[in-house]
Amino acid sequence: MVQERYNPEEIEQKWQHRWAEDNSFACGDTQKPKYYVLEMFPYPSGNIHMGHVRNYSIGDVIARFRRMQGFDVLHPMGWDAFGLPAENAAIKNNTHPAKWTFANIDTMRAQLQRLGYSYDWKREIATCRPEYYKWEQLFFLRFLEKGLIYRKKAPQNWCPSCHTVLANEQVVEGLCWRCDSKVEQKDLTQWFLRITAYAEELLQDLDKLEGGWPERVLAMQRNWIGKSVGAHITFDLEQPQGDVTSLEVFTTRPDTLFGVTFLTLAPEHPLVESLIQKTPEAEHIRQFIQRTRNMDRLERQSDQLEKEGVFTGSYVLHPFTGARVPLWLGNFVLAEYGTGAVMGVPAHDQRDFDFAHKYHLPITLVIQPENTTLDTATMTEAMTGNGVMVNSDSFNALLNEEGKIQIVTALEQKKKGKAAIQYRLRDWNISRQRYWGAPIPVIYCEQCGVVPEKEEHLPVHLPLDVKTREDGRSPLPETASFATCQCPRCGGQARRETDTLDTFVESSWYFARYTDARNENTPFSADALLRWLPVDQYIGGVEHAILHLLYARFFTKALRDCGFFPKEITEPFRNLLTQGMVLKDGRKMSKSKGNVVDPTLMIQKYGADTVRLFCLFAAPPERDFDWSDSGIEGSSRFLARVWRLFQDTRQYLQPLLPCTASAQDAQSAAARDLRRKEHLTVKKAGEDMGDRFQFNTAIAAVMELVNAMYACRDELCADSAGQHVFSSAMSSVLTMLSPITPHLCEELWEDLGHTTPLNNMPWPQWQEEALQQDVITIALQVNGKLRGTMDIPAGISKEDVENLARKDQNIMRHTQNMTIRKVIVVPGKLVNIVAG
RNA sequence: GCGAAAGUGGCGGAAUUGGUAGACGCACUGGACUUAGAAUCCAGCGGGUUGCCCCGUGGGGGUUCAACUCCCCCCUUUCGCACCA
Repeated sequence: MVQERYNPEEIEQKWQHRWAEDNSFACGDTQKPKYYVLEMFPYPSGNIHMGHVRNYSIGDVIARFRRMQGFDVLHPMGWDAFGLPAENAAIKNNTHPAKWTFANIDTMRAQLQRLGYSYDWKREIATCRPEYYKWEQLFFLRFLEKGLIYRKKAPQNWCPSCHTVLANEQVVEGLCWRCDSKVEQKDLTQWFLRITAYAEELLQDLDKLEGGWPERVLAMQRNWIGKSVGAHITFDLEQPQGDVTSLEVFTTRPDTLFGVTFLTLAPEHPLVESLIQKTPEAEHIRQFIQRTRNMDRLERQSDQLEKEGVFTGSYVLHPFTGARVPLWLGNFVLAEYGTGAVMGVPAHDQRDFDFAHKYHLPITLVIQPENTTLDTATMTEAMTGNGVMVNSDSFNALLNEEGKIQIVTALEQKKKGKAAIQYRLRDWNISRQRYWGAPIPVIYCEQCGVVPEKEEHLPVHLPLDVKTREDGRSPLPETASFATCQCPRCGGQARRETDTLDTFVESSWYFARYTDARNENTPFSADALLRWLPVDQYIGGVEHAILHLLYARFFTKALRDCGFFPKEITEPFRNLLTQGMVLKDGRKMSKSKGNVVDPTLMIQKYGADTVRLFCLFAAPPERDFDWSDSGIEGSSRFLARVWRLFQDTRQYLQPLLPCTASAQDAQSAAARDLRRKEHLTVKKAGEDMGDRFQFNTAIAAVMELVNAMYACRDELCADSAGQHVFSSAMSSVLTMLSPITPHLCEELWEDLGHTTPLNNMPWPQWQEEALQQDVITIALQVNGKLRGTMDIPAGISKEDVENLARKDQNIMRHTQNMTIRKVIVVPGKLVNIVAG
C-alpha cells in the first residue's frame, strides 16, 4: 500500500472541477424544506481578504451542514459592483471603471472558487449590469408614483474629495465614510427616499427580530430611528411679522410648559429673517447667524460647544397664561430636528439651565421631586426627573407623567398644540454626483418639468463609452448622447438626470434577485420569493448594522407596499450573524500598517481546507480573532494527522456509513469506548454546528475523536469486529468535517470506496444506546470541595452511591472527627458530603 | 451621559440546565526516533508548596450542600449613539 503525503493542491483542484461540472450546489428540490443562507456580497475591490474568507467560510459550513440535514439550500454569490473605488482606481490607472470592475470580479470569483465554497454560480449577479439595475430603475419609477421618492432642495452633506453628496448614515463623526474628508454642508436639489414614512414599522418590527438578530444591532437601529414621544405646541407672536403669526415647538416635556421662560430657534430656522428684519438689532443678529453657520460641523455638534444665543427682539405669548416670553436664537438648536424651535424650561432641562444662567433669564420651577424641596435660587443643575407639578395653575399637584397627558389634552382643546412623535431618522438622499452608478430614470423637460422615463424604455443604460475625468467629477453631464434626450411626454428636447443612484440602493434588494436571478420579464417571480424569502441566515460584518441592514429592511417593506413583494414578506433577514474581524497583531489589517495576511498565499502554502479550518477554529464566529501564523500550522497539522491516520489504517478500513458499527462489534472495552466517543461526537458536533454556530468547539470535539482513534488504532485494527468500529468512526470523522474541509473529506471518502459523495450524504444519526456506559466516574466532594473521584456501575441507586462514597478512603480521611450532616447525591455527577 | 457586549493559564479559547474550572489548539519543557535537522510519536504544562494540602475565572458582598454560571455594588476594556429639546 502506498502512503501518499497529503497534497491539498491536487485534491482541491480535483473536487472543485468536479463540483463545477456537476453543478453540485444547485437547489430546487421542492420536496425538501427550504433554507436560504446568504453572506453579504463583496465589493469587487481586487482581491479577497481574510475578512471575506472568514465570512464566506462561516456561510459555507452552514450551507453544507443544512444540506446534510435535508434542506433545499439556496446559497448564492454576487458582486456589489457599482461605487466610487472603481472610479477612483480607473482614474489612477487610466482605465475604465467597467473594465476594472469586471477584471476584479474574474479574479475574485476564481479566488472564491479556489476556496471551494458551495455556491450556486448559476445565480451569480453583478449590480453594474443593466439586467440588474433595470429593475432598480423600475422600482424607482413605482416609488416615485407612490410618493416614496421625492425631490427637494435642502442643505446636504457634501464630500469635497468624492465630489458627491452623502446620506446621513454615510457621515461618520463629520467625516466621509469612504475617504475621511471633512464633510461640508451645501444647498442642493436631490432625490430622496421617504424612509421616514416607515420609521414606526421599522422600529416596531425590530421586536420580531429579537432572538434572531444580535441585541446590539437591534439597539443600534432603535437608536438610529430615535423615536421621541411628545407634543407640538404653538406660541403666538405678540406682534405678528407679516405672514408670521406663530411659532411651533416640539417637546417631549409638555408637563413643564408652565416653566417656559424663553423660546429658542435654530439660527437656520426659515422664519428667522422675517422675524428680525424690522429690528434695529438685525445686523448684529445676522452676524451671529453667519458665525454659527460657518462653524465647523464637528465643533457645532460637540457637547463641549459653548452655548451662545442672541435675543431677536420679539416676544411670543404663553398658550395658557398669556405671559410674554422672549424669543431667542441659540447655536445649540438643530434646524433639522423637530420644528427647529424649542421651548426654554431652564428649571428642567440642563441646556436651558445653562443658557438661562448665561443670559440672566428667569427660572421657574414647575416640578418638585418627591422627597426634597428645590429652590431655583440654590439649584446647581436642572431637575430632569419625575415629581409633582407646582406653579402650573389647574395642573398643580398632579404627578408630572399624568400632567403630560392632561396638558396635551388641554392644548388640543385650545387648538394650541397636539400630541406628536418625532424620529431622528431622516429621509435617505439617494442622488450621487458620480458616474459609476445606476442612472436615475428621470428627464427634465422645459415644457413638462420633471418627467419619469417610460417603463418600456428601461433600462436607461449607463453609457460605457465615456472617459472618466481626472478631477473625479462625473462625465455624464457633458456626455451629450446620454444627457440630451427626448421628453417622453411632449417629444421635445430634454435633459436626462445625470446624477446616479447611491450604491446602497443596489444592495437593498439583491437578496431578492437571487431567488430568480435570470428572470428577464420581472425582477423576480412571486413563487420564487415565497419559496425563498426571508433569508434564513444572513452573515456579515457589524459595520453594516445601520446602513445596509436598515435600508434593506426598508426596501422590503416598500417593495411589499408597491406590489413587488407578497404581503407576507415584511422582513428580509430572519437571523443575522455578525462575524468578528480578523486582526493581525491586535489591529485591523491594512496595507498602510503592513500587517495584511494574503489568503491566496495561505492557500498556496497550506491549501483551502486548512485556511477554512483555521478561520473557523480560531474563535467563535462573532468574536474578533487575531491571525496567528503558528495557529494555522496547528490546523494544517491536524488535517495531515487525519490523512495519516487514514493511510496508516487504510488496509483495515471498510466503506461503512457513520454510526453503523453495532453493539456486537464493540465487545472489547476499547471498542466500546471508541464507539461511544463516536456517537457522542456526532451529537455534540451537530449541536454545535447547527444550533449554536460554535464551529470551534465542533472542531475540537472531532479532534478529540481523532486523538482517541490514534490511541486505540492498533488494538482495534487487530480483529474484524474492531475494524468495524474503527471504520465507522473514520466515516463519522470524514462526514463531520466535510462541511468545514470538504475537499480532504470527499477525497478520503471516495478512496474508502463510497460512490455517493459526502455532499449528498445525510448528517449521521447518533444512538442513545451507544452513549450508555457500564461504569461511570463521579466526583466526591466534602463541603463542596473536590476530594477525589469514584468509579461506580451506571444506574445504581442513590443509597448505594452514598454508601460507596461514605466508605471511600479519601472521604473517610476528610471527614474524620466530623459529623456528617447531609449527603447530596447528583446521579451520574457527584456526591457532596456536608460535614462539620 | 445613554445603549450593547466582554473581562477565565504565557496566548486563542472550553465549561450548553448552578454540579470534577482550564476541553481543543498554540507556545513552552523533557524524552523517543535521527549523523543532524525537519517531520512524527510519548509525557508534562494555572500559581504556591512538593507526597498532604492551600489559593485561583476583573474587585467586593450575598444566595446555595455546591457559583465562571444566579442576585446586589464597584472597576476596566471594546463598540455604537450623543446639545434630538
